[in-house]
Amino acid sequence: MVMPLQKTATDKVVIPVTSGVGYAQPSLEVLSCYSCDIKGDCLAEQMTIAQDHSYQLIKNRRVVLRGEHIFRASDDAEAIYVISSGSVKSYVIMEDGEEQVLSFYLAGDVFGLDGMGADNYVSSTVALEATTICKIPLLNLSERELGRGFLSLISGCLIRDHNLLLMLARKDADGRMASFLVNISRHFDKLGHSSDVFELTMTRQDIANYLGLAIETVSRTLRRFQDSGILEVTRRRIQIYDFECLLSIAGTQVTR
Amino acid sequence: MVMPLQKTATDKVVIPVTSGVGYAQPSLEVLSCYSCDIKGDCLAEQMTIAQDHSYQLIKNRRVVLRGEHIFRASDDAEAIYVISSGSVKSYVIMEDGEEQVLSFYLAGDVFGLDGMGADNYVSSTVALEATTICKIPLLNLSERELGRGFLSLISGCLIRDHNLLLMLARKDADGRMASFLVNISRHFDKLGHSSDVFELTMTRQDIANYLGLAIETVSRTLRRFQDSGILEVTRRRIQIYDFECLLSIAGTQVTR
DNA sequence: CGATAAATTGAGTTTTGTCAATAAAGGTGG
DNA sequence: CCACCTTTATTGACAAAACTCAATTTATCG
Repeated sequence: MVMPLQKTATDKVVIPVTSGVGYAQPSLEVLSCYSCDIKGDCLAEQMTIAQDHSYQLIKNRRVVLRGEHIFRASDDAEAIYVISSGSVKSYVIMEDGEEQVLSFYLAGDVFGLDGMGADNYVSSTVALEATTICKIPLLNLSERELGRGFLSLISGCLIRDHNLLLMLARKDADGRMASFLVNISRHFDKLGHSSDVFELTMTRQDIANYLGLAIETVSRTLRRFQDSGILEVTRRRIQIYDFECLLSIAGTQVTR
Repeated sequence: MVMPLQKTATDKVVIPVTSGVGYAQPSLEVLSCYSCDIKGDCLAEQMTIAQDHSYQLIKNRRVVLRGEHIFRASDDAEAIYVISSGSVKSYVIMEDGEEQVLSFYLAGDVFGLDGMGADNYVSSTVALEATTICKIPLLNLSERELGRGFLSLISGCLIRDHNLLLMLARKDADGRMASFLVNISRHFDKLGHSSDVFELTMTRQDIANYLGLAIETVSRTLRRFQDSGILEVTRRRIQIYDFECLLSIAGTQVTR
């Protein structure tokens, strides 16, 4: 069950009662920067000072229990988080219902950046043990001159990388090749160019390296696609006949 | 050969003479936003407006030829770039001398973000064809209140993701498992905890999913490490005996 | 037009995944 | 506190996917 931070609590954060745990209930005093695992090198602290010249941050600390979510994909992206102690994992659920772990975060790590500049997160994060987190509201960031544009640019880069991770971790040669072609095709489409006929600018070696495959596998996979009538390949020139089929081979993508 | 932008050119950018190419030499007029592939949705434009309320950006346009580098790892990270037309690849060179492609960027894409907030880039980028790029100086960003801290946080996240990509694209089960353990161990070390004895907080299933392996392969790999005397594993408890060996199995990491 | 680089194709091997069975740990309720 | 059940982890046998090595063809560039 999600436990959202109280919107009204700008000065105080209500710490959820953690019934069934043998430890003493942590007080607000305990949840100050002094009890933090990250001594001296806390980015959250730096950012907060930079923004407000105050330590308002420490009022946004909170304990989450094992299995509890910090946020879920599609939640309003109102903050990024720093881990004070404990650990969390971030993941996405793909259309086949399967989960893909994107990262594990430990004390000192910052997470939730993929929601910056956008309305909601694309990944979910859940605590792997009793974990203390610091919330850094995004309002302070996005309302500055730097603007949402830059933040959404960055989160876009992160999402792009996450797509790549997803591809390399879960897809076979066919899926990787199809994803690669779909992405390029879509990109050209967005630019107003032809999305079914285009020239690749990179060598097979580069493609293979990028996709984590052997160069021979790239060749063979393209050949098989051609034999199936999905596309035609003449050296670097690609002519796509069945984009839908390519899409289904490619499988899930992380999108906003 | 690297062709750095003239440091003195704040108002004009000297476009390198591209000998040996049959095309007419592009003039500064041609290199305005009006000739750009990305109509209406240019992040560089947005950022420049947000920063200076002017279109100074268009003076930082430049053509790079196929095979020419925009920047190399360890170059001073003084800017990020937007592609106006053409394509580039970004890559890192690993300690074995092998290249790992991290990404291909097409018109409209932004690259070079892994250098933000730090002194130099960690990846290199090279043009795959004749390509026009817009340079966005980082001075404007890093000298604002938001500060270097935030920028280096972001580039750190990107580098982290690139390490993961590198792992999934090039490493076998042993390499992935070793990398995973090395990272966790180093993290604990940084926090002042024990780096050779620790408790994993995630399930084998999560580890397998994250590393793009089957859960059985994770089990077997840990067992083999134990049989080799590298470590001892008791359920989630890890005791590392030979960190150096683990490091050599893990192979290259992208670091700052 | 020759030399070099890029790409294709085939044969055999290795790695990793899948299926299935078993063991151990942790949590729940009597 | 113990027995039971569920979850998590280990281990073996076999199959499939992808890699390596090697040979050949096709482009590209000077």
